[in-house]
Amino acid sequence: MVANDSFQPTEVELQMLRILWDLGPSPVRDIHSHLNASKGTNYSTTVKMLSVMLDKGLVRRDETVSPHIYRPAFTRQSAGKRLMKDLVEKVYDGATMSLVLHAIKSMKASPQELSEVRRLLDEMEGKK
Amino acid sequence: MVANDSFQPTEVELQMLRILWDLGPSPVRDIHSHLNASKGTNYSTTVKMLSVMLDKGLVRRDETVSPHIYRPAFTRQSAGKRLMKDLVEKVYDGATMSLVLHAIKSMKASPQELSEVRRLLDEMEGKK
DNA sequence: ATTAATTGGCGAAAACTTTCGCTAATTGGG
DNA sequence: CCCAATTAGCGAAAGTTTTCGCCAATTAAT
Repeated sequence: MVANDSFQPTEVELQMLRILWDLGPSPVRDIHSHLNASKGTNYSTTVKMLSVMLDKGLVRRDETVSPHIYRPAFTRQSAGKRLMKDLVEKVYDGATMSLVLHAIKSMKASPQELSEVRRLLDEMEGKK
Repeated sequence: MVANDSFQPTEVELQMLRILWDLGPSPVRDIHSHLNASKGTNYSTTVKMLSVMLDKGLVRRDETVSPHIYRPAFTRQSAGKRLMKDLVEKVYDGATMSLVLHAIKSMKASPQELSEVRRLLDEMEGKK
């Protein structure tokens, strides 16, 4: 049971995290080339963002090697889960189900995907 | 098929929208008393936020009556849908299904709710 | 070694969000 | 009508996020 002050990476921070999730642990240069490609920011900006994110605990840094290597402080999954929880909280007053229904409705799921959801439902009921 | 520049109400804006969704169309005073209750802001702040939100198109205002009446520019549902889409975009690279699975896993759904999801799945397959 | 190129970081500017003081306009009661 | 109370709004302060210029440190090349 951990304290849960809502987790809020900013826009760019999230963009950066996504790059890291896609690339895996990387030096600034690589991260920058992706960020720059998508929004033309300066190298210094990328370095700074990473240092801000390091302060906030959003990324980790390995300084024993050079160039330094950055990695996300958590997985895409756990970030998604926390962000979703916040969203549900803020929009639906905590009613996760509403959200799920909307998600399902708005996606164009393949039959396999649908059956995967179904499988999960069965599993949950089984456990009950 | 409408253009979709990612929709980003800020923290307080969302809080305000939530109040409006809960209350329905309301005058500033009512909105304020709720906002103030939850975070002790000044009346002026509420008025200002609403005018900023009006500029951004997040709320509508009926000026023919007095006090003016504010209403959200869209439903809780559609906001939820857009925010979710953004989230999925930013975190999962568009893979909605991942999100749904996480949502389902992380919620403590009642049997009724689960069967509602199941019903929806059937419906979707039926339509296919 | 000395120089050139790459990498790392500070501090402050620019941009945006959130706050409120103060004033103007509107309303309701006497 | 006039006054008090409520409502609306402007403009600027305070707080955050995002940006970058400039310099220091590290690495690589001659």
